Amino acid sequence: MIRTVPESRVSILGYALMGMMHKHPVSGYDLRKLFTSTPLAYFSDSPGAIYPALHRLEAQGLIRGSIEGSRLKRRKVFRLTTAGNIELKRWLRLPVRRQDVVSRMSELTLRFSLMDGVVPEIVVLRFLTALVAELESYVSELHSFLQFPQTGMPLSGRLALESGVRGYVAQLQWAKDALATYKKREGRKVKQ
Amino acid sequence: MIRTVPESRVSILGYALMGMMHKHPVSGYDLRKLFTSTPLAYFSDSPGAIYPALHRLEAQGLIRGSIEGSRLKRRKVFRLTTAGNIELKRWLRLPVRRQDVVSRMSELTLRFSLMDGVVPEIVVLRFLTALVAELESYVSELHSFLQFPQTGMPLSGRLALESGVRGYVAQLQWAKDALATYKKREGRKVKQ
DNA sequence: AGCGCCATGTAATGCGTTACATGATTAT
DNA sequence: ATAATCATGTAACGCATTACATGGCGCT
Repeated sequence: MIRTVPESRVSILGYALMGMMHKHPVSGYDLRKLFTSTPLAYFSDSPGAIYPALHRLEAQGLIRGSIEGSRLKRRKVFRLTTAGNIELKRWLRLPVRRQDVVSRMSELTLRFSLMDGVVPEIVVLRFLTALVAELESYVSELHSFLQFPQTGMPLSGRLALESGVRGYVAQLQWAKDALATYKKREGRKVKQ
Repeated sequence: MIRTVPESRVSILGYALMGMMHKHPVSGYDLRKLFTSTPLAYFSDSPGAIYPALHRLEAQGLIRGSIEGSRLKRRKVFRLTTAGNIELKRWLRLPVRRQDVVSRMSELTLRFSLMDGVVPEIVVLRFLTALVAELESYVSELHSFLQFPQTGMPLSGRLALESGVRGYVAQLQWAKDALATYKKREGRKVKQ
């Protein structure tokens, strides 16, 4: 009956919130609006998700909220603490593993989207390079899986599988292009 | 303090399990293996997810389990009840709405993958046609969102957004091809 | 005699969803 | 004046995750 210590993890939503307050302090309402207005809205904009998440992060000492505005019409803006800054960077620099590509691709995309200006460009380049490698290997595995005659598999099932493969192929092509874009930017910087 | 009646919903995992036992009765272990071995494994293969889900479905009267095997080394196989069959078909025939495309695309793919042999082909064709229409409209909205200069948006954020758009473009192309495949099959059937 | 697989479960925990509530401010 | 928006919250609920546990079977 020995149970491991919870060690207070941060949820994906938590990291998303932390990433969004890295440059400027933001309120819960600001964050909700960002989730509704941008199409990257993979997160819910419901207050029942965001406010508790902010309170959890504050209780963990990763962010700190301060009330702004004239006592009524209060607005609580949050900013990262030093510990929060360290934790955000640690998460952004985590290696890209095969299993992340297979079942947590959206988390990888989120991590990438928050990197700019938070970690040095070399880290972004390393991330994209590893992502391309893992995606290439996984796509080739999926292709060989599709190769087999798939006896007994219904047409719609086979097609759905193909849909997944195409999604990964698109991600791979995107990652290659993104890598090229970043390398071009690096080049420009060196010249300056 | 009036709270709406829970009306006992079925989770996505529940529908996936029901879809997988439509043709043949299966055990919980069979289902776990399917999740580990096929790359459509968007679901967890953990027993803590599957067995409780099966028990919930049974409690709702949608599936029925019967013990097979010589009293030890028991194996409990589940099959759909009449109510379960109706509920599965009802779910499969649900309309394709814009908001499903935006934030529940994986559920749509799951529904499609389970359709073959469960609902008539005309329903599959209608599903794909609606999916193509919704995806086309959403992709064009995303493109116009990307058009704007996006002042202040960091490079990685912009690129991540593009990654999402590319994913949707790939899904759209896939849906068109799948539609063509199904129409071809229809054609062959008529000729026979 | 021990390892790995077959097969089914349970308990604690965390967190997202849905649905409520409250009060201020701005627009019509 | 009243509707919409700003702004922040809480409570019930369901379900996935993680980490346990149990026992049989087959191979070496």
